Amino acid sequence: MKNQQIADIFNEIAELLELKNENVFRIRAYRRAAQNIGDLSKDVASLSYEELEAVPGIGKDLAAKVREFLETGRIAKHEELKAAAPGGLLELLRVPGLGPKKAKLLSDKLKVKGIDELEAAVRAGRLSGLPGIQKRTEENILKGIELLKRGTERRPIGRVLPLAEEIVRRMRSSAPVDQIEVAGSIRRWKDTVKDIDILATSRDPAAVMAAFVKLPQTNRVLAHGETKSSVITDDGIQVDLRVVDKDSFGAALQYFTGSKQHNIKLRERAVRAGLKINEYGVFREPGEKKIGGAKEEDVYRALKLAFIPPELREDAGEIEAALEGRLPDLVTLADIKGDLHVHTKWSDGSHDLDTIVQEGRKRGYRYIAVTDHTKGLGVAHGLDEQRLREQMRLIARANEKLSGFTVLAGTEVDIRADGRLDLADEVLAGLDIVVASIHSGFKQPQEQITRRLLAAVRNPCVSVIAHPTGRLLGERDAYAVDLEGVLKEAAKYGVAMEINAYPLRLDLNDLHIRMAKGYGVPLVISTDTHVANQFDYMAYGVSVARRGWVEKRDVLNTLSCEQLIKRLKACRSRKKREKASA
DNA sequence: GCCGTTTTCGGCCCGACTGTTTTCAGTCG
Repeated sequence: MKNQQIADIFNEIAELLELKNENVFRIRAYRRAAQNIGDLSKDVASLSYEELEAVPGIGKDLAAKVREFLETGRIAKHEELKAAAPGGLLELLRVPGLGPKKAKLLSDKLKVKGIDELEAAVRAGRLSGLPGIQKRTEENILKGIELLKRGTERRPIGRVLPLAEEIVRRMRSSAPVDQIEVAGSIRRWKDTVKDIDILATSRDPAAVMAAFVKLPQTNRVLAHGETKSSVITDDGIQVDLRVVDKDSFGAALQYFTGSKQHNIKLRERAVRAGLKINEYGVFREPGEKKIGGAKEEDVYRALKLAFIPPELREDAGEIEAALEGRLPDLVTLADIKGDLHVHTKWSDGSHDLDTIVQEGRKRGYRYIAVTDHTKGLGVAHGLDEQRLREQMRLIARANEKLSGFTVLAGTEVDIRADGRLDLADEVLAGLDIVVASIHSGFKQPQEQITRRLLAAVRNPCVSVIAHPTGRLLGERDAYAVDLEGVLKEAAKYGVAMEINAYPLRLDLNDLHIRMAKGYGVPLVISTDTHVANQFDYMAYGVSVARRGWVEKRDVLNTLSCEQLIKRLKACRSRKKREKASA
């Protein structure tokens, strides 16, 4: 998919136009288009011209530019702008605190090409005498460069959410806060996040600000105002805290949860309806009479919209859906009846079957599937046919003693480099559930990986494809795969795609999930638990599913055990019939 | 550059903090 490449180019065009001091609305148009193309749940190349122009923020001109890129691999306007900009100027924009105006000034007057030269120029005192630049600005540029070098990339939500919760706990105990909540992209459960946004109410905002900048995690204070402060933690993560009045909390929570695009669209609607929305509330003009703000619901109600859950707020059609009363009834953690991807000591898990059962019951589940690795994964003590049969007997005995809870006999069978499965069909056929996944050959060309996954989908015993793209956030990119092709085939046979809830996987991701749902592919949400506490990762999986507009009925492990088994059997017989008739 | 239950032209979300300024531009979210 070329979506992200095109989005990146549009964003760069926006930056280049900004440096030329172009019309800000034109710049915004490029940014908006970039966002919407990046978030598209379909390959832009597969869209007709009409469909392309129907994408919000894409008109005739930008549709033509998308086409141009798809046909030639470049956009002339982009090349032109790049050629006209002084070398290294774009790089300067990456320094936090350095915007287009100052970057342009530094590039023009000092001819610095890139960040290293800028740093040298500051240290050599070459900035003194430039208009609007004093000692403080020089210091801030150096700090910004240091921040940039330390890395400001997005981090997996699983690495940041625990820190956010810890900060909230500390603020509760050490400052006079009343309400306090994490907002921003964490509240929307984006799979990666850049910073932590926290919102609070208090009768003494100054005391809250003071306590915040003195948190033990604080490494540097970026801003310390009366109601808003920002710090960088020892881990290099920026945390913003904002304090508002109690009767503005809802409006502020809505505002700081974002996304930016979602909010812009809401405010545009507000303006058309004679309203004004800001972080303090909803106001009716003229006279600015406040008509709401204490609750987040106030904002949506004022705009005559159904309440939109945070996970959907990406300006990806949710506002239109809310208008037309067709918002999805999103799946919740409470809907999940069992976990269908769990490892035990038999392969590389940490616990025996009894412990796993206890932990599953503790979470209110009605069933779990034991899906240990297969022999091809030697490092994981994968099971061969004989050990798997042994484990199946153990599970059968365990089930005899259990009531109201079922252990499904399963496996996470390895899809080998040549596309064959790691265990014979005769053995697989005796299992309740067969989860297939790729653990090797990540660098293979797209055709080969796609062929492997298609073979697994078509195998009469396979019911689920686990972590279908193989990505590990911050560590390994998804392998090259024609996911759309795999999804279509999965839909044909009723094979489920897994939403792997392990926080570094979240695979399928939100966009893939929405695509899968579009094709009618059944989904399962599973944790891939190796250690008992990892059962709790289900919350991440459910949240990414919600970001993919998933409803309870789309998810197989919301079914009762009996219904689930029926569905799994139906999938198998459909494939067998197909095979027999072929 | 996009877009329309006021509009095919004339709008386009809104506010906090900082630093360099004496009332505001730049940056950020």
